[in-house]
Amino acid sequence: MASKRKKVNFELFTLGSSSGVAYKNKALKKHIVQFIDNRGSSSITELSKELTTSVPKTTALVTELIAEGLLQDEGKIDSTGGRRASVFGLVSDACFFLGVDVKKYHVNVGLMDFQKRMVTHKDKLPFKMENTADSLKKLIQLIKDFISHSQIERARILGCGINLTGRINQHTGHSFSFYHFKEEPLAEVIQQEIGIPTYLENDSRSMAFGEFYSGEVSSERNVLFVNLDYGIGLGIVVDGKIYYGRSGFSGEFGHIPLFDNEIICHCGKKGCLETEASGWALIRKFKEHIEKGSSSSALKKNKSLNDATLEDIITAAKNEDTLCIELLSEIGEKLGKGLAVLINIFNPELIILGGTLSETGDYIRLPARSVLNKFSLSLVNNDTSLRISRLGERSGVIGACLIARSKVIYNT
Amino acid sequence: MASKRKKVNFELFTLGSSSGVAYKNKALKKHIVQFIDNRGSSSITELSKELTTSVPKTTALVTELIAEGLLQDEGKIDSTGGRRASVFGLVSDACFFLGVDVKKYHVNVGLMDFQKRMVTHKDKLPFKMENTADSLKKLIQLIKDFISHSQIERARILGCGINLTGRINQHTGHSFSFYHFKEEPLAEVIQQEIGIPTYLENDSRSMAFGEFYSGEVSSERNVLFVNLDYGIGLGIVVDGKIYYGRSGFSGEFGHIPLFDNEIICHCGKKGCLETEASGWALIRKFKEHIEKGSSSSALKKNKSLNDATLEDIITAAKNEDTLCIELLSEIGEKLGKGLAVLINIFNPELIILGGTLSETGDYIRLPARSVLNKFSLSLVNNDTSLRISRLGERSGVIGACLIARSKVIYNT
DNA sequence: TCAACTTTGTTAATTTTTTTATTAATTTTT
DNA sequence: AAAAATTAATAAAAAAATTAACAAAGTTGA
Repeated sequence: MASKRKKVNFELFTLGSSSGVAYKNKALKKHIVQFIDNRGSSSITELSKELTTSVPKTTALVTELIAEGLLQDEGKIDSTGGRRASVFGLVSDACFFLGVDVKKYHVNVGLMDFQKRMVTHKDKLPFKMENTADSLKKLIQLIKDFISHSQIERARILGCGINLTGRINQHTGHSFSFYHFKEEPLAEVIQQEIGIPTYLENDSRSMAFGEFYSGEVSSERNVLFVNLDYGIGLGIVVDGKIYYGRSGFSGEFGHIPLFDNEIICHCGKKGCLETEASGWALIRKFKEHIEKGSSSSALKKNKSLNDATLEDIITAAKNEDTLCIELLSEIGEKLGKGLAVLINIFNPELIILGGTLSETGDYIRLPARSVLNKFSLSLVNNDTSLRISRLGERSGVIGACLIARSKVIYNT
Repeated sequence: MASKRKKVNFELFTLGSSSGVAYKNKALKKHIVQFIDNRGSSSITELSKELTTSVPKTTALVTELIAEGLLQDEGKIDSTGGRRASVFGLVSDACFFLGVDVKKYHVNVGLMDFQKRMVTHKDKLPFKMENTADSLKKLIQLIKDFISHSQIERARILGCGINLTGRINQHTGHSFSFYHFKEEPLAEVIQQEIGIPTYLENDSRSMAFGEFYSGEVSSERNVLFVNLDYGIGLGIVVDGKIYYGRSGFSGEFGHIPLFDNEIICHCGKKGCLETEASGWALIRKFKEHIEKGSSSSALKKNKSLNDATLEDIITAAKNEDTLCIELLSEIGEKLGKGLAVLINIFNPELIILGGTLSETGDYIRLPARSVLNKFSLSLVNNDTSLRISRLGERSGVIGACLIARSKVIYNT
């Protein structure tokens, strides 16, 4: 079906640093696409105001965009007190964006259309993330397979976003924690293989972006996303844009020195937030309690204590297992102290709790909120709402798609 | 002299939300001024590239800007391999910006010209900041006097920036901690009195902005400014812009819960960074040591221990007083732990230590750096340089001027 | 030293865009 | 229910901007 459609002209998205009338028109058309992306279908009059360009000129630009297959006439809106205006919107299947969310034990892949709608979605594809060339090869094959099964012609897929844990320099496309075998940026390597412009991103930042730009029109401009998994990540959105810092290593929230304990963190230091408030800490605490003689439904009969996973504990808590709920509450309290730090510094509109651990919802959120109020200035924390991720497991893929999409549409 | 100059046309800076050719030309001219402000004197060809507008059109715009008194021909630059180009720069005395830095026991006032140069500067004008209507009245009078003594006609002063401690909403112009007597924003009240558009700002943020935009061309885009005084403030510059947060209460760095002590902070909570690493903590520690029998040159013979000020201790340290140097080192170490938190979260290019306490230079900086390295990820802290403020006491006034200036020129 | 080449700036012709006027489609008012 | 008012879209006229051609000013190299 899609292959039968007429060709779409994407020159718009690759405007060089030329000049002249042709260049200006391209820039104006790009502006139109961006405006409609942000504000939804728009009339000629609205566009004309936004571009500060006359109505006849705007009409001409929109006509060209329709001919190029990017825009479509969506009929007339209700009158605002006079002749009804035609509105124009993005053609949903004009182009697509691929998102790949690489987790420790599986991969989620998805495809998003021009209108930000997910069209295909494969959850939990079996994959084991190991820092080997072979693992990378398998990942690339997996992406290729997804593309060919998607039935969408490759030329219409304008970008691919990939999430990895660890330290990523989004700008250069380097991954430092995983698959760092050559000098050449990993993004470049994958791009060569799949034939689609590829953008790497840290998983927490990508999830933050996904949560921020999806769903309802987000009036919030400053949002923090806390990724609660085995470790603790932080995605920072400032004024609607992802914050990277000097070399893209921002958001090492899990390793702020907040406690006076003697537990050695993965990073080699003591007292990190992660030693008390992460999934990793949860499992440690769980084991300690079981060894002291506590019982819990999270202990499966055919599994040894050492093999207990985060999922086991989360499932048990959802089934009202007392020990697990208590431990989650403890984790939430410790986390709350960390969130208080963030609130005092950022005065954000919203903090979203995401990642695997956030599936426990209020078991972790309520203790966190209560401790957070205790440790941050009330004038500041009054402004901040703390909520559980709405996208859940999907925030990663959605974020990856959205990052690729905004790279292409906005060049940011 | 200045009064003899021909009239300058400022319409540019007040472009309404109109449309049409006239409006577009205004916007283009504003863009020219902004570009020259950022990149220095420029040629027609450079401007033409930046605006993506033809050379004849650009020539016409520049000619108009010269006629309006904002731009001037600055002669020809060295050839780049052909005919030499004329360059155009900002007319330094076209307009001015006022900066007022209100401290606890004095006020600094200054005037900056169109080219970011300070033309008049009055340091440490006697003033006591008290939360009374009378104090506010005196402050306004002080500003009025400064203006009339400056010999600059009021119409050429396009903006006034005022720094206050405490919680400020820059956007609405409200001050919540001081002079909050009516519903009407304080900025509005002062503006009515002095007859110049007025912008309020939190002192730490203003100092951050001053430090960021003055001096050398700042290649750093993400900078943190730590204001070490009796309290601890934080100014955050993200991508060259001040970060405010939801309601302008960002940067409450002094009140992050970092220590497990029993000291009650001004904010009512325990364990705040400010209880261990501020000027206020320094004085407390100093008193404790003296009471235990230590001696120090900071103790003036005609002053009781209770009247010891931050300045006394700083001066003593500069004169190599052992106790004071030791205490500063202790303060520096505690501060370092706080800075480690910031570095892990922000991965900034630069952290600047400013405010009164920073006058002690390496006595506080070196211990801070050493502890900071211990508590933050080395991959991240390698990127960050920690330096003492170069502007010192003046960063406040310069920041206030620059904020007023960028409000007018950039409407930000 | 002078021709060939570069870059800047100006003028005139051409193209593009905006304005203004007019027609069309709805709602509001009388 | 018809006229007046309001908003949208189109066509023709007027204005503005770009392009292209050329002159001016400087560099480079034989």
